[in-house]
Amino acid sequence: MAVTIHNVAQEAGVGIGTVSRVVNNSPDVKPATRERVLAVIHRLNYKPDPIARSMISKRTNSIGTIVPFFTRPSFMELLRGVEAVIARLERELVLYNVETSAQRDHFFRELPLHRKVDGLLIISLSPDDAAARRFRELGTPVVLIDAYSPLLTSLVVNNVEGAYQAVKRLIELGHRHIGFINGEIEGNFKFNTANDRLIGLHRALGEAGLLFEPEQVLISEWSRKGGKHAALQLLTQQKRPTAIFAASDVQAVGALEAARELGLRVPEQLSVIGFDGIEISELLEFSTMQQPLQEMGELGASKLVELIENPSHPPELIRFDTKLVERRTTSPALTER
Amino acid sequence: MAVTIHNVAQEAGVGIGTVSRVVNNSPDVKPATRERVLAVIHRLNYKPDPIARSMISKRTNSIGTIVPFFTRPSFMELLRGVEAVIARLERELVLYNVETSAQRDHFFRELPLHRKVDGLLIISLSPDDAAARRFRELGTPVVLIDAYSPLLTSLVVNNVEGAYQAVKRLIELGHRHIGFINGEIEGNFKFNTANDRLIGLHRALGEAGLLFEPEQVLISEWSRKGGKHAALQLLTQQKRPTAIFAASDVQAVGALEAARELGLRVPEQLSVIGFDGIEISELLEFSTMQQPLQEMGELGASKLVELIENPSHPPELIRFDTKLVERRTTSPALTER
DNA sequence: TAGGGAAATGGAAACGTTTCCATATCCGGT
DNA sequence: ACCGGATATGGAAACGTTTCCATTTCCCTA
Repeated sequence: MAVTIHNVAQEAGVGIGTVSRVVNNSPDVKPATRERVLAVIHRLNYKPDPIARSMISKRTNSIGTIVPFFTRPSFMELLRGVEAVIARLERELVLYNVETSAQRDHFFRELPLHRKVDGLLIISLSPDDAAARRFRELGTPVVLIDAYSPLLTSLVVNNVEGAYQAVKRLIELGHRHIGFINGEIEGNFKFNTANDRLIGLHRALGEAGLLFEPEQVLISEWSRKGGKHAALQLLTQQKRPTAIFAASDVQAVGALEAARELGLRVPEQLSVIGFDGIEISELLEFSTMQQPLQEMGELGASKLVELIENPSHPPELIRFDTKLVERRTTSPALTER
Repeated sequence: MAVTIHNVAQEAGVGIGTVSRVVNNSPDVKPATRERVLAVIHRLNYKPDPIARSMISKRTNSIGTIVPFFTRPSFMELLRGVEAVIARLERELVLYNVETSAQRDHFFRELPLHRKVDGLLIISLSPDDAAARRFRELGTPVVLIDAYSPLLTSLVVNNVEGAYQAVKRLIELGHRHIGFINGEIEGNFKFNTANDRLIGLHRALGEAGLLFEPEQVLISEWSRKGGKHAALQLLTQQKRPTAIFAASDVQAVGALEAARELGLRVPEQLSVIGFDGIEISELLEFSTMQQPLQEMGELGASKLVELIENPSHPPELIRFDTKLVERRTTSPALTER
């Protein structure tokens, strides 16, 4: 039905080898011949079958991206960067959404054997050592974004420092009781991220000589609802915090909602800082610790393509810094209430 | 390197045909043999190579999704539905993002020949008749979401009715000067959508015996910035509207921003209704004409898979209704100002 | 004009499946 | 015990490329 390399060869009066060489821009085909073949290719509208090509070359020109809950805004920002690079490099983006750790394990296990993608971009999911080793053994190029493994190229944000800076700023503003809404671990999905942000909090507190108050730290879903729920709890306990630092912007949105519901004025009675710097922080004009999400997506995709071209490249660890963006939800603490 | 069907056949002491039959659950293989083969498959951890399979079967188990500006929130909602169905049906999602009409044409032209996906889900992009005919001729299953072609299965939202209802509601509330921020056409991307919403406006106005005021209708980018810009213009002209209907929620957000900037109180001095019903409308608590986005994504994906299984199925046209969700940005017009 | 090395070309083999036809095996009925 | 139809099985051919080796053609030099 469709036109194949044989049709072209016959029509042009050459062998299939020559057609293949023309298609692949091999230098050793005589210009005259090339012309002739190209003319036929054009006339017959011949397109080499990518599947047959993959059969031999073991290359699919596709990049697999494994992402948990891919509709979350911060992942979207990342994906935007990823997509831009992949499209520019004329590759295809195959999306694998993960909602459970069983799914994650399934993808980690099967995708490298599948050969349907040339490499894997893994977002916010840290493979354990066994899994990481397996990727290497099977020769699957992998890049981690917002996740870390010593065996794989990893792009991480300095979460400890980010959290530290955020809390430090709140302390500078005079806040002494700071609530922290952390994200939950979700079957180990976000373990490092959540943990690092907690460490940053500790550090800032310690440095300022403040006591760590366990009752001011709550863990919630990485969602608006989760954030709201946690904030409600934080804000109704007897020692009410004057500031809340949330581990993600969506949680910060929930905190803002909780404040409004309780009739607390922001920032007069409550300061709020989020984490991520997604678009909604701009809309709602709340302060946040911004991550260079799009940039991370872009670099991750680039690094992966490099790795596909040159699989022996050793793993790298690339760190990104966050930046505090202060908007309308942070102000000095009331002297005393 | 990797284990092939031949290895399994040899190891199990059967022919490759038998292994293939076992793998494909063919009924005519003796239970005892099946057991033996399965044991070997398991022991060698044999996985049939999907590419070699595609080579023969012409099936890839992948669904291509063409979507413009895929990070826009309303498309994300759609994609969430699409992804859920595709994952459930154990297929893969390949994403093609479109930013220019040249890209769109490229995908429309090349993807059906490519054979890398079994079918195409096209979002918010209406192929013209020539393109649609071509899909049919080449036998590419296609489903359109939020787009329409008489030749292809199309899932559309009743935009005329939705806009009509929104405007009608504003009129009921006493508004007599209603600004309309429509989306631009973007190289014909959204032609029907934008146009239909304008028609709905006309109808509501006409039915109420109100004059259509061209200076109250502005076209802007489908973005917050675009909406803000347009709203600023509408709200600073001499005959200031008392209500604004925006063709999308992101534009409505921009309008809300503009109002705040101008010191206009919402809803007291200005009512606002958006269109889409994305999450942000809930956060910002503004009224909107809600589309069943996720549901549309789900049904679209299901329909496409059906079509892939049964390519001769004739095109269908499926309509979805919108629903007005009133929140805190709509109120009766001031009697007179 | 002949010779020889380089350049260009042809096409078989290989990639790992599925399909399908030919062959072998089974089993119930006589 | 034998026959015959049904049931199982083996493996060649085919899918559309790329690769690579053998062969042909070209062109320069002596």
